Amino acid sequence: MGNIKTLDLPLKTTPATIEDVARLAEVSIATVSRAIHMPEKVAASTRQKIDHAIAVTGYSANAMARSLRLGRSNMILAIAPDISDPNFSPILIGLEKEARANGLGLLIGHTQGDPLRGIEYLKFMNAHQAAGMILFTGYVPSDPNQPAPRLPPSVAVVEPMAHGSIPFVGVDDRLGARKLLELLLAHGHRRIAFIGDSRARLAHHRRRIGFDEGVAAAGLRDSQMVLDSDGTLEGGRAAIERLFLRDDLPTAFLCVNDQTAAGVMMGLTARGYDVPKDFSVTGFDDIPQANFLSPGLTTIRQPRTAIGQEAMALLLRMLEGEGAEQPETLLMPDLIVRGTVGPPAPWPLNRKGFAKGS
Amino acid sequence: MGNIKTLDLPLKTTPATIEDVARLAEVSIATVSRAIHMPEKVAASTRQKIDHAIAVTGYSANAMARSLRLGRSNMILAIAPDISDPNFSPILIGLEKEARANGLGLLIGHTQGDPLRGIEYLKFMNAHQAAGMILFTGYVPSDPNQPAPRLPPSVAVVEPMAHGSIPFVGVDDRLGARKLLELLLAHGHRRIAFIGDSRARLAHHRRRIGFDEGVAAAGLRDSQMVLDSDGTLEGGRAAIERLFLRDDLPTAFLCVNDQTAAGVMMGLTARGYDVPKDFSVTGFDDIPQANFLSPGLTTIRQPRTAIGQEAMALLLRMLEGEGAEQPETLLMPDLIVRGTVGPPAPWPLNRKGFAKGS
DNA sequence: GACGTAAATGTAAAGGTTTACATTTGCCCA
DNA sequence: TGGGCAAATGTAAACCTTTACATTTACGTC
Repeated sequence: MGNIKTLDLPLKTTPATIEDVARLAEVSIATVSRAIHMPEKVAASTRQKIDHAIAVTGYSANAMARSLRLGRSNMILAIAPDISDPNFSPILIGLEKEARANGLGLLIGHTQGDPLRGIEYLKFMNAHQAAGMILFTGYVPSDPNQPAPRLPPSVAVVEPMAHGSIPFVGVDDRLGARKLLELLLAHGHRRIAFIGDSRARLAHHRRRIGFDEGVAAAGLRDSQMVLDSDGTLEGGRAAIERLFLRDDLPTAFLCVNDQTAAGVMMGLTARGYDVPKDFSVTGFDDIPQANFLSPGLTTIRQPRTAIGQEAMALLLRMLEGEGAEQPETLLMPDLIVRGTVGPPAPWPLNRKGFAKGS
Repeated sequence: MGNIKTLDLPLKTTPATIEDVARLAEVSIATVSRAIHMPEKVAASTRQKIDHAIAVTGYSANAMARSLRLGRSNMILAIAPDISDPNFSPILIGLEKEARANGLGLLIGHTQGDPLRGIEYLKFMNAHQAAGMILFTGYVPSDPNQPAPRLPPSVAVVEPMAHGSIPFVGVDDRLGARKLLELLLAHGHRRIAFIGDSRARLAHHRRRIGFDEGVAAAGLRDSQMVLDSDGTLEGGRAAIERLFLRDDLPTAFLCVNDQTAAGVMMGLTARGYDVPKDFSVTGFDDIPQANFLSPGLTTIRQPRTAIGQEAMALLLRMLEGEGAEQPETLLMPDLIVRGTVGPPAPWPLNRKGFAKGS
């Protein structure tokens, strides 16, 4: 009889079910299930028969049936405003890697920065009973017309949550900014401008705080400068244009991110200045483009893949039932020194494109 | 009675099921299911009651149960060697967008170029009964120890399949290379080198073919030149080093991709040459970094998001039962002219770092 | 040798949906 | 008014798994 079963298996065209395995191993399906999930509960000899049957049939459990029964899928939903953002995609890799290693799948959601699309995903997540969520957005999407849905365990990355108690995994922004400032100070800079909008994003706000702290610690409160900029390349360039309408120029620019720094560099180059001879510039993030600027941008590298893995590992622990042991996990920022920082130019600088300042 | 049901609904903590809806609408669950999937089969008045009940309960079908019953999930699995590759991530966006618009989810798999990991995903896909697959890898992962699994409908992007009949959606590589060559010819170049390895990747091979065709059409068969390079920045730089050991230099470099072009530019700059004064350089792909080089890289832009959307749309059509109407969908490449192409330098060039050539 | 106990295994229900088939309803026409 | 037919709806099975509970088996002890 066993023989017959072994023989007619290749005829089957649909994937093997637990029943096929049970039949072949001559046990009940319950025992097969147990052999898989609680091996210590089944006799060694039986286990062996079952293992063999599994190998022969190529059985792997139907995840849908399993999820249905368990009331929870093995999918983690990652919601990001822009998956192609070079800051995000390596995090996705880290997330995916860690998830896979634990038999979970990573489902991606892309909101394009549109909170409405977030609501869609909420529905989707609900329907799919995602086991957990990773949020890149800094807020929980919610539909005002519906009662708040129960969220699965969630972890925030990149941008800490504005409200609520969702744990955050990311780089230590404050410390990163501090490191950059120290570098500029070490080179002798005293008039340093921070370029960025510290209100829009909490992560950027923290960079600003690091800057402020460093400035205060060095006793330079009066000579600091802050220029608003929206965090884009264009914004960086525009900030430079506005700056040169003024008289008091800094000798260095600490930019809230690399895009801004690139814009600043382009703005300065366009005016005929040289970086780092005339001005020093620093970025933040170490996006892949940073190394393609000339000179290469001195910046802070985010340990992106590590952030992803760490975040997923934390989520996994939360799924095991342990609460998040700490609200924030801050990873060490790496200072990447390339070519955009040098000693300050002698003051007053020979202004180009404008009459010389007083 | 209807009242009572409306009232006790808010007490429920688990998501509403089809049964909740049916009870509230005072119909059977079969009718609810029909109202959703084949609305024309249910009376307008009933439909209305049901719609109302759905709205009240906030019902959305349990995707797990649905998939189990249907024997197929509403997940599309995308397998890419590297999700963070700037060439890939915008395609992912396109894929995701189109998938979402049709109620499907995008599951991502990251092989890190390791074929073994592909096998894992095959298993995963099997267990999750993915409705379809998108392959970035150019081959179907397979486990030699297992009988070939039945693949769901699949579409290849980025890299055409080496064997088999999986339809491909991508840019017209041949035409792109041709356009670049025409541009160089129009600037007066006659000695043009192709840099890249045309064997490793089929897409690269096609670029090479476009190059060869253009060269032949211009009657320049003898003066062409091909330098092997592995498609990385380092490879591009190395190719330049090797080149300068020889006597006969080209005046322009048609690089198989942007990374190679960046390497070439860095190699040339390191030797003291100026691009485009001494040499012209072109890339392919228009990765985000291309615009950060100085001068900006003249290259071919891949319509990446469109590729993703088109690929998913095709897959969706295949899921509807229509076979792939054509094996290849080639999207138009865009020529992006920046600053790395100019007229050829007078020959012989004053060699730097080496004795002048004969 | 019988009994008690623990270990191993089996039985059956439940999870939410879709759909073939069965039943009811409503309507038209003779 | 009743018979026939189409439209609308209902009933119940199936998809595959996990697990509480029930049953069998094995073994040690008196």
